[in-house]
Amino acid sequence: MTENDKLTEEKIFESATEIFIEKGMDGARMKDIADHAGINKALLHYYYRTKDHLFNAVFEKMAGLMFKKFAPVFDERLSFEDKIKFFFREHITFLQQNPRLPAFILYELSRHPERIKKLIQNLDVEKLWETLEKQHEKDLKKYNITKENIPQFMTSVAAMSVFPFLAKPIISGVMEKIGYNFDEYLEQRKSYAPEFILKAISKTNRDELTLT
Amino acid sequence: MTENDKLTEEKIFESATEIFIEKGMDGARMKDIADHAGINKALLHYYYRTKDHLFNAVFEKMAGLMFKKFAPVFDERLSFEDKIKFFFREHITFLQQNPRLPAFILYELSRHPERIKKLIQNLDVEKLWETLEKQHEKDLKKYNITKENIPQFMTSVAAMSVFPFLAKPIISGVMEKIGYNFDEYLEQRKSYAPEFILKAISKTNRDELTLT
DNA sequence: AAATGATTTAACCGAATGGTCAAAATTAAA
DNA sequence: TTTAATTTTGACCATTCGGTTAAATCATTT
Repeated sequence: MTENDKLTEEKIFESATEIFIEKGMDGARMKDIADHAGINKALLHYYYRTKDHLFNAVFEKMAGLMFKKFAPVFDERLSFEDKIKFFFREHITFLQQNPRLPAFILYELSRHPERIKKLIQNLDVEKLWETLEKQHEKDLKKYNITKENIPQFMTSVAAMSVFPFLAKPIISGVMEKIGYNFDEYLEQRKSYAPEFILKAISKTNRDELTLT
Repeated sequence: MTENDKLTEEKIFESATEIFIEKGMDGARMKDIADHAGINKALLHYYYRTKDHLFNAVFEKMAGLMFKKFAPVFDERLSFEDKIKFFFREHITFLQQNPRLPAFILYELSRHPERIKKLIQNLDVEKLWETLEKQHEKDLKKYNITKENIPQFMTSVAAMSVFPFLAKPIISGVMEKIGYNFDEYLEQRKSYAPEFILKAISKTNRDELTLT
């Protein structure tokens, strides 16, 4: 199947995805999307009535894709520790292939927070917690992860994986100055992050044990 | 000094800051900024020639402000552990007062990565590292922070503090569903984050010590 | 108070933008 | 092969946007 065989609607959607992710809703131009898809501007409005419609289609698809990447963690039949390792390896690899996705999603959400509702309306947090608790009761106790501090824990995990992509220009800008390489940094992070997290939540009394 | 006494240039700059942070470069309208400042649109161009000039002024000021907040850590005469605690308390408090700043800065940087150069041109990373090494030689050894893994460490610290603000709509959206409060979450984080970090970098062998 | 320079405004401009529409081209149905 | 339906296009439209200009207002100096 060549580029020409693709259905027009697909071509439009893919072009829109690329342009929107690169320039954002406000920076994207319908003309650019049409040109990128190699079609007439009016065709965009034939398939997707307005810029808003087209944007929403792209945004919901991409946001769904990104959040779905968190899900397998709950399904995989792995030990708690391996799930953490599995998550960082898979998630960072996914983001390496879509490095601008997090900035796009989070920025558009911060501009229009209402959008979050549709994305999480089918998410039953209580149920998810119960499942996790059944599956890893011992680990949760071992690591002292309670219902009360799970938001702290979850956001720390997400932060460790997503932040490098959100701050990529800064990080690679600074690293360039000292001859480091951003891609190597990302590869390292796939193992650094899970070790970091697991150590951070271990019950070990830090003060007693760090006298070298 | 009332609102009317403020110099026009100040009023413009402050209004521009607010509008740009809220809507971004592409979403902001010169008309909105003028209205917000209570002046004629042409005055914007009288003081700042173009939208780009105005934006750059705002962006550089705000980016500088945000990055400066990382600096005191190096100066304060505190133990290594207290510096970490100090940092999170101060930085999160600062971001609580400017919650949209990180998304603004990081998004505009990801759209125009060239901008980073001007921001870090005067930053001597090598020197900074040497200073840190002299000041905390023992701690760096104790926590196994080397020149090689310092990017991993630094980005992890930054991530723990900044990410909650970048992902605020998601976090507070999810937390709302289970009756949690985002502001409480942030207060907690001021102490959760430094403990998390310090435990994560301690040399303790995790496997030996987590049998409860 | 006249003159000078700085500040502010209303009116205007050209380019770009999202969107429409009727006609043309293509495809599917009869 | 005709007819009907669908897809694609070029030309067009109203509005918005960043920016300009000349005149008006205000403050300062002489």
